[in-house]
Amino acid sequence: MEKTYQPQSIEAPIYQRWEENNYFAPSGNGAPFSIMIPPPNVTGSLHMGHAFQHSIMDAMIRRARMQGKQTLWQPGSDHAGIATQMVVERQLAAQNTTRKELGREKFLEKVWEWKGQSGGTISDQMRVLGDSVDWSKERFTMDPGMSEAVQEVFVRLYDEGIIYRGQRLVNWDPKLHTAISDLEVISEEENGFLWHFRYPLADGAKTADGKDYIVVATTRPETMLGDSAVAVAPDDERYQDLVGKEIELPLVGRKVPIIADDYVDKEFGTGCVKITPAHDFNDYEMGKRHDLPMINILTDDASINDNSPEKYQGMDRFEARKVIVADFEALGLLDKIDDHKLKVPRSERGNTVVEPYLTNQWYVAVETLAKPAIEAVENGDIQFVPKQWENTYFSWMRDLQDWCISRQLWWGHQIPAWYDAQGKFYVGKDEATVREKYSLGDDVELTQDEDVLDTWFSSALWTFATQGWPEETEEFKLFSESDVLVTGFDIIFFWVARMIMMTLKFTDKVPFKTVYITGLIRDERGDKMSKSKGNVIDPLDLINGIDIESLVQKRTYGMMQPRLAEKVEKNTRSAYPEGIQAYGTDALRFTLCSLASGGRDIKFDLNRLEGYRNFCNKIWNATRYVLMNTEEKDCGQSGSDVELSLADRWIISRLQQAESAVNKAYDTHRYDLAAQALYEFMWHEYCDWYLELSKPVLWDENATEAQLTGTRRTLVRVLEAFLRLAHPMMPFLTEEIWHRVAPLAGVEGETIMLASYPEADDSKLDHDAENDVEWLKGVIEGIRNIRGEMDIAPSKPLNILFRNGSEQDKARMLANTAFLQKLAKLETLTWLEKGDEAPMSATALVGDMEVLVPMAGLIDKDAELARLQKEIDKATKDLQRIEGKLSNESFVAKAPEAVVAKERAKSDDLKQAVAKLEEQKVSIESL
RNA sequence: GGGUGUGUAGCUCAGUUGGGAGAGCGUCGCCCUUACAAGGCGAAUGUCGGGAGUUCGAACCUCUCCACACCCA
Repeated sequence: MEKTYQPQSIEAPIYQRWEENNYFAPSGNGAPFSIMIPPPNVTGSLHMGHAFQHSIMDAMIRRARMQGKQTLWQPGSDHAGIATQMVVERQLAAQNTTRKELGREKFLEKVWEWKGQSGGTISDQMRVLGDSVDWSKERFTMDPGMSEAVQEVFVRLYDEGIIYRGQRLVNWDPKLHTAISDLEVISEEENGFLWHFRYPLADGAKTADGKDYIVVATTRPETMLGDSAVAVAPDDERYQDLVGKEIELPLVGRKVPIIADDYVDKEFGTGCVKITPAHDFNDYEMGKRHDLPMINILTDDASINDNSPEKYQGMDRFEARKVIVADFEALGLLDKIDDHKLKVPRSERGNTVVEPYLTNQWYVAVETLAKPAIEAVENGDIQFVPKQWENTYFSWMRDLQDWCISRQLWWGHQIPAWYDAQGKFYVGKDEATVREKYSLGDDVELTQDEDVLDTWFSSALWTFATQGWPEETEEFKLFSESDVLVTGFDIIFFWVARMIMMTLKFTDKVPFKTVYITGLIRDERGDKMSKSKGNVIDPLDLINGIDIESLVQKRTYGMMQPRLAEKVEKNTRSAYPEGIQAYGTDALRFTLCSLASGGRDIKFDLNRLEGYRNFCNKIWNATRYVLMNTEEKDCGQSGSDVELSLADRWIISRLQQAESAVNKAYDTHRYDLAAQALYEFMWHEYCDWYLELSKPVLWDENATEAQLTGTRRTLVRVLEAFLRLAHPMMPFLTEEIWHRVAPLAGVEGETIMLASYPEADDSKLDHDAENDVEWLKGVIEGIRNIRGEMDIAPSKPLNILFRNGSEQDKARMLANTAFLQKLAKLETLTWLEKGDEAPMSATALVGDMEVLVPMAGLIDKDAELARLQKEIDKATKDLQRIEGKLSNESFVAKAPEAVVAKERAKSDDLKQAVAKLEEQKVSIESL
């Protein structure tokens, strides 16, 4: 074996072997266990969040597989309508053409081409990450099977009246020319203005204070072209007399009524609100209540259309805004302009300001779907982890708007609806079916709806459509009700909720029993990783390493603004002056698992990764030690006699506890605790203590063959079990090592992937051994503490005396002399009987027993006094606190007996300790 | 404005039904001891955001205030 752990050389060949041997496919006939991957955007690449989720999913899947379940981890990708179409359109723009120029068919060919080109990136990344997905089952949301399921669902929902077509106000992206759902709109506060316009009252009407106009305030002046009312609060005295009268709309010349509506806030602005039903969601509602005309003043590009005075027609909305404000001013009707912070709705894709726009779209009426979806979570059929997220889910589900599912795009599932020449539409799987279903003769010309469905409409069917639905296939029965969904909280609404609704509706099953919500990975400063900030880390760069120049280039590539690129470069160079080292997949995966504590935000810290890379190296080197001492020697595989040492019995007992801690952590989805338990056991018990304790046995010339075999057997068996225990989180390293270790432990198998997952065996717990080793560690640590504090070189052998010990102490000393000599580097150990003289010594306490390190020639008097004082202070402080408790009558009377007894015992121990330390201090002082 | 979450060692975070404040990284000291310097041994470090309450006892439960983050309107 190499002297240090070199991940690069072991990982790729191992994955290839796993894949070639088809270990990832479901096998056996255990209970089914499945996870459906949240399908990533097919033309994208995996980021840290994916790496995080995949690490957890793979850990779950690998453990389940090792537990003998029939496991399926279903891979696949999503066609990501808008995102993908935008990428390809950008490519076309670079070639000076557009999708319209190409035409729909040619354009789609281009998209498929691009998909073929970039689609492999993600699967390559997944292989590097070690994902044990069943590649033979890989699906794409535009696969024929998926498309069929999408059509089926659409038609059935339409036939049931759940899908309908209607004219509604939608969020319109004027650049992409498509409707988008509420969820795709990001509203953030921006600096803007509140313009106050004077609207002259018609027919000589006057306000209460004698003015011939009223003032309305608006953040979007251009919409005034479509005003169809002015509203005031019904109980607003200022305007009560004006309700029912009219104003004359400036620039337009239309007379519009003044109406009263509860929606109006008297306190905001002037208390008068202009109402533009066709261009504002609130106004739209009010328009419906008051039966106001809906005057659309925009085109698809958000320019002013023909419904407006000629002067403004064809102007862009923002240009029109300027002109209209200027015109108001010229008319003396601009009352004032205030600075104003407002939420500006922007499209998630492309950042364009979104317009509420009146169009015909397809909708899903979600009410009937939502009810069972809420119940499934209420009654526990589906559980969120952490549970907190159920509230988020409920609050959204209980206030659900109908879902606009049509998109004016070309890339996606084209809507299975056909129009005749009169614009009447018919819904069915394909044209022939439609003709038959609606008895339409060949003379009726039909054209299919141009629009496509929202991407989330198809991904909502993911768990069952990937398993062959609507056919009742074997896979469908086994796996479509998956065990866990692992995803981020940002798509609870987009995806999780919609999957639950659709799956319940069409299969009567839940899509998953548990939703495990991960935190969001942020950079080391806590900022969200984003391309524009240039703080994105590619998980592959952590695995393979990257030099600083390549990293800078990668982060600044394709940035629109040179100024940003400069900043990104500067930050990158200061954060990673030397680039990033290659840490390997296992270290990354283990790190990510160790961060999965259920928190919302996770700051990713390279130091943490380095620490776990070192852990991998520790395992590697511990293995080297074990192999050196066991290979080609009898390790008890064939049943020869063995005698177990105290250390052997102890580490076996500790292993059981580690196994139960890890299993419990998995069962409660606490991957951080599982990682911690593995780390703690391997490093601080197996390496720090057990390996050291094995040396005195293995190096003892007088050891019997049974003793040697016993220790060798324990060395390999415990290591082998640990490898299986750790495998789901660090698959490559454990596989690599396991092939050398397993035969020595008498375990056979082609791969650790299919070996059994360790379960604790309580019969192997050994409390006596644990107590004995605790004692042993106490003595060794006491001596080491004196060495450390007194600057006695570790190489200097010591002569130790034990005083005031019990019979049990004496027995333990005699039984463990070899261990003590080796681990504390001792020359002699002397047991003092009562009355025996002891030289002046530094003292460590182990229970009542004193461990004495003679000072002569080694220890300075003052130094020992200082050390003693420190110990005394510490013990005294503890003692005071406990005495305080015990002297409190209520505590003694009301606290449980066991608690009181425990405190009493502690108090006694501390009193004794302080007394002994004081005694020791006095005798040293008297020197 | 409504809601959710977070605040524990210099940093990143654990803390399981309320009962002795922990880990990793970093820091300091000593050591290349035949697995490992990506290491070993030892040490230091906390008003558990502030305040109040419940309780014999609060990092943990209740209230309140402060700071930060996110979601919704």
